[in-house]
Amino acid sequence: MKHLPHKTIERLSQYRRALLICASKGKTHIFSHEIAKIQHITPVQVRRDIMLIGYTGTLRKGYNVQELIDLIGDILDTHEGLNVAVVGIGNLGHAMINYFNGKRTKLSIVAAFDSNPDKVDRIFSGVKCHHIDQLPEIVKNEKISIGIITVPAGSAPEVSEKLVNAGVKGILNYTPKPVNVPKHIYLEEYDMITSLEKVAFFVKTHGE
Amino acid sequence: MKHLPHKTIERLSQYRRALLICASKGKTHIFSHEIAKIQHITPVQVRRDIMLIGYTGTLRKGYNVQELIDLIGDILDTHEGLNVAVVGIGNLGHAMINYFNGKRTKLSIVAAFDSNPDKVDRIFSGVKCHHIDQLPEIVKNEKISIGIITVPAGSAPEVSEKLVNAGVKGILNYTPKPVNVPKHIYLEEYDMITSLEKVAFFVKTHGE
DNA sequence: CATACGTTGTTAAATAATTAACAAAAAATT
DNA sequence: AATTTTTTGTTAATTATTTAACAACGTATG
Ligand SMILES: NC(=O)c1ccc[n+]([C@@H]2O[C@H](COP(=O)([O-])OP(=O)(O)OC[C@H]3O[C@@H](n4cnc5c(N)ncnc54)[C@H](O)[C@@H]3O)[C@@H](O)[C@H]2O)c1
Ligand SMILES: NC(=O)c1ccc[n+]([C@@H]2O[C@H](COP(=O)([O-])OP(=O)(O)OC[C@H]3O[C@@H](n4cnc5c(N)ncnc54)[C@H](O)[C@@H]3O)[C@@H](O)[C@H]2O)c1
Repeated sequence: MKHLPHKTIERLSQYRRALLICASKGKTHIFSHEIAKIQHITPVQVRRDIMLIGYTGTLRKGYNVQELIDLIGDILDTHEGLNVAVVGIGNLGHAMINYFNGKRTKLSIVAAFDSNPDKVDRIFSGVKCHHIDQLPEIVKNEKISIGIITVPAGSAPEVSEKLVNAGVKGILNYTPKPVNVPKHIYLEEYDMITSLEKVAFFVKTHGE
Repeated sequence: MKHLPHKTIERLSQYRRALLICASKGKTHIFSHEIAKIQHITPVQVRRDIMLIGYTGTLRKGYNVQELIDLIGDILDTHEGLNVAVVGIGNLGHAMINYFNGKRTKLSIVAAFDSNPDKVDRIFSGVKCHHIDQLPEIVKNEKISIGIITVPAGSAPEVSEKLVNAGVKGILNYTPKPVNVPKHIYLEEYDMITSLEKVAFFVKTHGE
């Protein structure tokens, strides 16, 4: 298994999410068409993705749920796990921490940062918030390799730079301001307004 | 101009976001490579997208910022605008309303819904929260055509169904639970954990 | 005035992703 | 025991998206 398509990586994450629910319900095997139904995609695509990761199901019984979960874990997770920091504990940052907490064993939000003294030293859904000036030190000590940016858009570039300088390897930017990072840093950006405008466009054109 | 690629639609939304900032700074013209720089893409892609929407810049001066904003508006927006509702006013729902408020003239969040009596009848960042049972009536009266789902995952299918029955044409689901909608409804789903796991995967593999 | 430069617009090529097609095989059915 | 059914695994075809190539053409420069 060499180069998994980006889209396959995304879907593996989604498959696992669905599979974990199946497993918790006591389901031991699952067919490609069942996974496909849940994810609104075709069974072929599911089979192809699973082929790409080198797993083999049993004919007429489908895939073993737990084995597939474990194998996806081998691909997506690192053995020791990765640590994550959230910078900017406003509405969105707080929502993120609260949502993520305990959802994955191999990815943990271990620190939060904010510049507002009212936020500093408080605990948000189990995660301590530190002053932004302590970021370099804590990122290093806690071996944090991923940063999530949820500060106001104007502060995004400066926060991004701080994260990069502190040694983070990946950034997830939820600010509407695109940030620049050296190319050895993996950057993912998401803006809700783009999604909403996309929905609006298709709503508009579908009616035409 | 017939079928714009989905990816082009997304980028048009992003271009406009960047262009609006340029315009507010008094910049009247912009080159494809400047837009490209901001969005971390290639100038060719920018030119190609702009070609697809039928706009023409001036050689050596680039594109007229305001004209381009207006044209993107013609494509993405409807003349009368579209109304949006948010269902589930917890951390994320509240953050959404707060963020979106006033960002676009042609898309407005006009109503919020929740099942919790503590939330009902309160105003969140200028948007009134109604009881979920009033959804059908309000969606109809307010001509709401897009619904954003930010309830707990377990309630997503039921909320989705309610939105569809009420006549909504597009849904943006922020729940990790994929929902099923009839195919004439446009559905967009987003989960932060998938994004984070994708970043983690590339952080992991880059180091190998 | 001529030449070099920078930028657009567009077609063609390359790459990425999805979908179709179908052989293989195990289980179920006759 | 033979046949049908069902489902996987895989290759091939198709479609979507990005990237490259380059002509056209103003503008600037010598
Ligand atoms: N709320 C949403 O749904 C939503 C959606 C998409 C994007 N966004 C974006 O996410 C960002 C955060 O949104 P929000 O609603 O949580 O905003 P917010 O104002 O509630 O929170 C921002 C937080 O960042 C802190 N902060 C400011 N400057 C900082 C700095 N330099 N270093 C560290 N911390 C700093 C503030 O003290 C505050 O706590 C914004 O850029 C917004 O555009 C929000
Ligand atoms: N918080 C995040 O960053 C984040 C990120 C991605 C996804 N999500 C998802 O978004 C959803 C909301 O997250 P949250 O942190 O805001 O949760 P939350 O518990 O803070 O808010 C949920 C809200 O929905 C309301 N609600 C519950 N059932 C309802 C129903 N049937 N009809 C109407 N309202 C109902 C609740 O009263 C509550 O106000 C969850 O599914 C979560 O998994 C959250």
